[in-house]
Amino acid sequence: MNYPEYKQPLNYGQVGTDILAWWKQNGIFEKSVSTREGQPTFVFYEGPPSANGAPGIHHVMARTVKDIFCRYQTLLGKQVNRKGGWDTHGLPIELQVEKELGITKEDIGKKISIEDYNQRCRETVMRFKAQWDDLTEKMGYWVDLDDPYITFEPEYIESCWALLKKLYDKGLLYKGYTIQPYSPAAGTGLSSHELNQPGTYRDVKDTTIVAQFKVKRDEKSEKLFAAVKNSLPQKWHRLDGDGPIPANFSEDIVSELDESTEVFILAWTTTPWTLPANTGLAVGKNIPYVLISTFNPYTGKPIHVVLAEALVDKYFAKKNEVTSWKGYAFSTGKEQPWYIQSHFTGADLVGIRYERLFGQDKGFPAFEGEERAFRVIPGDFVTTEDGTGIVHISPTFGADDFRAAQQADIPALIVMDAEGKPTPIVDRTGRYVPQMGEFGGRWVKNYDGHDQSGADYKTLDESIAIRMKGDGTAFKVEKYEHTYPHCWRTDKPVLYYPLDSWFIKTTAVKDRLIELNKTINWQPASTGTGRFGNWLENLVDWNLSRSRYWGTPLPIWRTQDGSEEICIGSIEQLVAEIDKAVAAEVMTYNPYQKVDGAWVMADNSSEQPTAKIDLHRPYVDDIFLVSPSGQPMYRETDLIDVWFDSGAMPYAQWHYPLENGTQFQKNFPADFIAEGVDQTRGWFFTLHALAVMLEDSVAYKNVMANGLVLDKNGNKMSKRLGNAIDPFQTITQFGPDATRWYMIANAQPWDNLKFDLNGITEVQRRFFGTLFNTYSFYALYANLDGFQAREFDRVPHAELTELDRWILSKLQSLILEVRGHYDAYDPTKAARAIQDFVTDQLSNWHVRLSRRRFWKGELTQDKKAAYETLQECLVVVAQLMAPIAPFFAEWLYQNMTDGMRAEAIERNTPLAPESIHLTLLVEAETNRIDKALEERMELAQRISSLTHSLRKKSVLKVRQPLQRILVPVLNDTTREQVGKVEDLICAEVNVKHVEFLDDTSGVLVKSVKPNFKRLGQQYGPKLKAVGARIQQMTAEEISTLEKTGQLAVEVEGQPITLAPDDVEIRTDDLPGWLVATDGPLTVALDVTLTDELRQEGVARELVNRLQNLRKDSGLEVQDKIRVTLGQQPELEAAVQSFGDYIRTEVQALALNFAPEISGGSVLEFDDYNVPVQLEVANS
RNA sequence: GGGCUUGUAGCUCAGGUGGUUAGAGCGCUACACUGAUAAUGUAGAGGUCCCUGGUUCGAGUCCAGGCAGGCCCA
Repeated sequence: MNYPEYKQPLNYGQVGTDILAWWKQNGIFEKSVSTREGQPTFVFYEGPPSANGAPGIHHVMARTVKDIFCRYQTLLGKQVNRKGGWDTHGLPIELQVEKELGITKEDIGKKISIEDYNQRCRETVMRFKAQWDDLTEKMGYWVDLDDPYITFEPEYIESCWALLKKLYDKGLLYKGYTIQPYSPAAGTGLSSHELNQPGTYRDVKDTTIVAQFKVKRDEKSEKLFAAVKNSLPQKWHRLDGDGPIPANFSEDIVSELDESTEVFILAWTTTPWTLPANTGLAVGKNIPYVLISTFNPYTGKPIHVVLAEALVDKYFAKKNEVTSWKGYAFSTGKEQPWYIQSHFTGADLVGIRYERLFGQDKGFPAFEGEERAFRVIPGDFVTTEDGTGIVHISPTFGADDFRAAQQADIPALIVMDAEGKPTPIVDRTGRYVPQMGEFGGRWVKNYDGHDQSGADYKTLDESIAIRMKGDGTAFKVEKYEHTYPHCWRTDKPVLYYPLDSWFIKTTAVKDRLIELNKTINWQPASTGTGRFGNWLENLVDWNLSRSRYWGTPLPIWRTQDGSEEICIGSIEQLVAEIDKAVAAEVMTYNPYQKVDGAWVMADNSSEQPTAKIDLHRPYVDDIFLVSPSGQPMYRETDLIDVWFDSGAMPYAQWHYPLENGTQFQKNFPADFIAEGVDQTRGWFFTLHALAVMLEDSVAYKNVMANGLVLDKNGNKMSKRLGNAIDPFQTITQFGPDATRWYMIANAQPWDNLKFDLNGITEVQRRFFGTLFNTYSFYALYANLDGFQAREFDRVPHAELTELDRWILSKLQSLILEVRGHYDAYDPTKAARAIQDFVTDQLSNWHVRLSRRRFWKGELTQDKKAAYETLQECLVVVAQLMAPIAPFFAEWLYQNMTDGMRAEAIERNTPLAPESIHLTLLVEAETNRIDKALEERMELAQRISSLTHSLRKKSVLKVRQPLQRILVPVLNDTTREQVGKVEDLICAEVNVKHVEFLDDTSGVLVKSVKPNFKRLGQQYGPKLKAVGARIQQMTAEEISTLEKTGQLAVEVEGQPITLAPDDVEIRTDDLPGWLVATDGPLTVALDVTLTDELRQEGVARELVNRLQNLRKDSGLEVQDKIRVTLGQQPELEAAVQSFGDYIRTEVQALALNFAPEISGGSVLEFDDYNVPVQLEVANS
């Protein structure tokens, strides 16, 4: 037996297991790399997963995508190294450890030492590695698990240090500050995780102020002033006439309005204590604003204020709106008349300058940045939900504020403390600095627990409000209840406060980042231009600092005053610096030593140290260095962002730049990476940023950002909801191939996938089932014939039948198409194309129509050609599908080609490799593509389909032969095309002839359909009338148009001339015939039955029933039989005429009638009940 | 709140540059076909192409504004 045969159904899970074992045993993955030695490389980077949790089904998705393109490139002959990796640092691991130990960050250093804590993290982080490795293998993801990079290893950390030093030397690493949640009472920053603890957000009642910022009159702001001034004559002068003159409304006011108009911008804050730190105002560029004239409620002074139009109602009662001031008395108070002067958008306001609210003149500190500050800037966070639609910006006390200010080059209000160091106006304990004039030294909030019960007690916010009312800079002061975060430890309100951080100055290379990003092929493209591109456009410096324990330490040591510092770039350098420190007696001994060429941990004893060097905390914290001036230097206690770890993998995975320079050069940049779209601002960014800064290059040329895997209802999968899919169980049950195929074929990888196990079942049945059946069919008959395909003994292409040349033409087209899709990183379209080919073209047309060729007789050239054609299709399909379904493709390849291997190896042909994954992907032979042939086969398919439809209408079973079908043809080409596939059509629909009807027959009824596309361009608005006219065309008119090539008609009184292209002419009726149409194609069926046709029908029924009987009796395909039938005249007549046919079909040596049949079955069909006896007649 | 993305049959998805009657598979119903077939064929039922407005002779498609889901960031 040349080709293995299988019981059905095939166990796909077992195929996966078997092939996996075979791969391992024969080192196929290693060979897929080593046999490509010296070939061009395809560089792939593995985005390191974290093994502190069990892998989920979405990991199968992401890794399938990665695997597909690596395997594909291998098939193209490239060498694809895939070094695995593990991401091991970071907050999730710390949190998990804390949860398990039942401790909080507070307890670190108290209940547990940093050393023990980090040891625990180290153990935890790889806890699920075995499960990950298992899944990796079982799903068929080929990646090198034996030599992965691990981010906590000292070599890896050392590489990160070396890179940081490079950035430091380029001046791209600096210490600055960022606004973070801060608890003054606890004296510590809070992580977003701590802020998300339940109970931190509480309702509090605060004093809020709508402040007035006085606009400076200059070119920018002139439009505001102009708006006031221009309207004066109409609106603001006193109207003569009736009524007494209001007491406050005097000529003075008119003149004041005219001469010294004051325009204010209104901004609301719930934290009045930040107002003295205000340096900017933010507006929404597209938000509409208005300028309103009114009076200050506390001073009664006439003012003009700017606020968002949508919020006017909030501050100005409709009943107080006026069109003139006649009859009003003006005084202080809430009910002030008002009037809208004019309208602006935020964009009009940007750039306007205003006066500092608490200036030096009022006893507040001088401010150097005055020139650049106090401007209106755009802010994307501005809304008209509350406040005034204008946001007060204090860059030292708000994250949005800080960011917007930085982008608009607005400085923060900074003063100098007692030591001459810059500080915000609030110190770290939560009090105003002494320089703050009358408020100096006051608590921003009650952080020290002082007594607030006195009747005269005023909070700082209240004091500020009082001062502003007096200054005429408060527009509205009120208590307001809102939610505000509190420190979970001290219960005191959190401050958003500038805290020291180390930054990488990514903004310095922003343009280059953007420029190089444009050279990256993003899949989907929108992620690159949109999500990633916009992120780059709004780039801020990369905050590297993390106040944590388990991570890569920042390798910077500083003197106490920060005047001297050093950035360490290697262990070697660190050890040398420690030696200096020991010499200077800053340290007592050097804890890092080199023994036998390896770095180890040493203590101060005489014992030989053995433990591998550890660069984590707490060890590095205990290292003190000495500055050139002899001062001790202390390590900056921060760790670095874990995203730096993963972004550094192109370098650190090789321990570059400390060694392996050529290795690195060979593998940089990556040709391809893929991760979930959630990595856009994570790994995708850090890779890109580091590559641009360090190498002035992209880090990857092609990148796919895949979407999420949701449950079948579109909900996120989670263990808590119980809707998570177990990847192991899925793979065991359905096999890795169907799982992978489903994920790729069902939706584009970058769309979210609604994961439904029923979908895998369908893929299994429809695609793998059909492919398996096609193989089984081939194996069954090839084995019966003892046929073994050979590479050098094939029926020449020119001698193949239409059907064979057709499927081979389709196959070449498929190769082109699938390669194109893989090349374009579009695996979904590749999978769908393969699937359509296998089910629709190969199985359901070529094999179905070819079956008779396999059944009959000897191994003729036609039969051989049939085998060879099918064999070629199956092998090529196996190759094309191999990247997506690697196990099944291997199975199919080996079954199809193992018998050819010896000769292939001997002659070194493409089939020589033992595994499909070591082969080279076939190139399409375009000279075998015959488009005309593909077209006429489609005609055959459509005509057959129409004929089936007609049979159905006439209730004529396919087994009943019919004389002919008629096909009207309007041109010679169609006639010729259909003529060539006539035999196929006849066989498929069981008719004797296809006859053509041409125009001259005169029986065709034609109809005409307007070609709207063409007519629309030509006639535009008149199209409807023209279309209607065309649909009314008579047979004569159609004929005229066809014969003369034009037709003059009249539409709405206008003469127009129609050309043949303006319409689509087709035949859709044949009077007296049963017809069916499909677009321009029409088929008529001759339903006349002759005696002979009837007899043949009976004969075919008989064959069918006998075949069924054979099958039911469990006979093998090759068994011969003897048949005896009960006597019936009509049957005998049929057997008389078609005896040979019947005998051949059912492989009967004898077919006789007998009056009495005993012990047999009864064949039932049509009106017959035929007793039958069937015996095996084997020798 | 911002950026990106998705919305077409019960379900999963196709529908270059606008063209009038919107498709496929699955599922459902009926009938057929079958010595490879958990396959296949034919027919039927099933649609507010998320909504509103606009551009146009004509919009699932283009524009604007919404709604809903998702991701990331605040």
